[in-house]
Amino acid sequence: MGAGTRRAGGLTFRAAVYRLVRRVPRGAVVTYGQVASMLGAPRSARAVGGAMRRCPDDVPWHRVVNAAGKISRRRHMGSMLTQRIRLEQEGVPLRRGRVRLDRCRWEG
DNA sequence: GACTTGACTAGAC
DNA sequence: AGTCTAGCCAAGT
Repeated sequence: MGAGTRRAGGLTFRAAVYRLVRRVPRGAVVTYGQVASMLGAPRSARAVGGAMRRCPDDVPWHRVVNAAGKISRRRHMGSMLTQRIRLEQEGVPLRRGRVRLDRCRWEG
């Protein structure tokens, strides 16, 4: 399937996304578009979301939010709640359901 | 290999 | 502040 899609690095885009997100430290967050840009594909933010949709358990997916600092909508509402709880447990301040990207963004 | 899907985003009202 | 739209592109069928 499309899983065979490869890039120069020899990794699927998804694998590259997981590898990068695993480096995001506790208490920090990144945006989908930011991850895409850091991987050299600034217009693949949506693909990053697609990768996060099915990710290994060792990937801190809760540290990825959208460009507005909000938790993106998805099929299973439960994971949205889990994401908010995990972020709060890590000390990420949420103001009116939003993360302050100017304070918590991980620049890599 | 074509068609669809979506945890996106920037811009326009 | 919010809502809508078009463009985006990897992954899934």
